[in-house]
Amino acid sequence: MVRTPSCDKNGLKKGTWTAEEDRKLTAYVTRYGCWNWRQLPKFAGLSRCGKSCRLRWMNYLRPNIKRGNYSQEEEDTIIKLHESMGNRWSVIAAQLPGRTDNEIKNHWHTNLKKRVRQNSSVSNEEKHDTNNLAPREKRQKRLKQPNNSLANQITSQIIDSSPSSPQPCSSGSSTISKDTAVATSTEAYEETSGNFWTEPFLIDCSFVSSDFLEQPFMNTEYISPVFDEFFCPYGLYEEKLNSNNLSQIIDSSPSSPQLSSSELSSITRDTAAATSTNMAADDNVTSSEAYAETSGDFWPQPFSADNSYVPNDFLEPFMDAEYLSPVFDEFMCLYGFDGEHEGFN
DNA sequence: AATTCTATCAACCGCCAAGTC
DNA sequence: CGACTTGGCGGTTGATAGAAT
Repeated sequence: MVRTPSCDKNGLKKGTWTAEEDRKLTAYVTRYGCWNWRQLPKFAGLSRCGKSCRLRWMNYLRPNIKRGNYSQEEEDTIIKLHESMGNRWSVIAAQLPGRTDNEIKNHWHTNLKKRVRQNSSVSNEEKHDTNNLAPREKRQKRLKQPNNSLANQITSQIIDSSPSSPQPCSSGSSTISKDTAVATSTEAYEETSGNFWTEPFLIDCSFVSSDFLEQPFMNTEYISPVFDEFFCPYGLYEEKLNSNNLSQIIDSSPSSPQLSSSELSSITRDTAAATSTNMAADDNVTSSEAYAETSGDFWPQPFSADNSYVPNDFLEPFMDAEYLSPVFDEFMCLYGFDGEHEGFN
């Protein structure tokens, strides 16, 4: 069931994740967020590609993931949705909180597919079976499909029921096409299941107080040093910085680090993501401001702000200094901290 | 007990869309 | 406009556990 660990040509590890790697990844993501999956392994001290880290987190380590034992209701939902929209696993997964698209896909292929075949006529099966097509053709066919029935209904419900109208993106494009809305199922997931960060604590955890969600985020103890590293040189935080003592820390730090174009690119991408996911409709809010306003959800605020919000059994394994990235220490020192990470040990 | 077969599912791979330069 | 980067998606693989022989 697990792959033998091996390395690719770049020396990056492949195959089964070890418990140690899981701890490192979870520790990092819970504390600093997924600000850039490509860069994340380097900062988290992992010899994995970003894609592998993302997959591991999304499909396995993310809190509140349900595993095994599908209920009858869940299976009926999967069958119904698959009948309607085919192999659009991410859209189906958006309707099943706690289930990942990968897991649903596996469950379909190992259990439900057979059951459906037994219970339905061949013609009905062929209606949505795209197995005779090459992968490229399948995808093209899927993307060209008219926005039919249930898939669109679901997407519409997702958008309509979102707490606030999300801003499309930082590019200023104000229209969200049906195709885009349907295709970007991750957005759908976020809208139905809540924000990537707050979702695990909101769905079934009554321990999140309302004032926690409203409390100001811009406090030095909540801010990722990596976040500072990337944003401060570009002035994105000036307004906020003026209102707290972080500005003093930055002012006294060495010269501002330079960003490569790809790094900056990733920031703007994340900015857009944060904006579209979290920001309340406000045409006067720029993407960077939106990011600043929403970063309380984007960064692991719940853990730093007050650990009592989080179940101890989830947190404890990751609150050990040994899982801190060495790079983290470098940044902490850069901004005037002495390596004592208050609240983390 | 040894071997073969089957089911499971974590993880990889290639492709695509969107955004940036 | 094309090249490039990144995140996300669905298809597929392959190691392993357990069942069957």
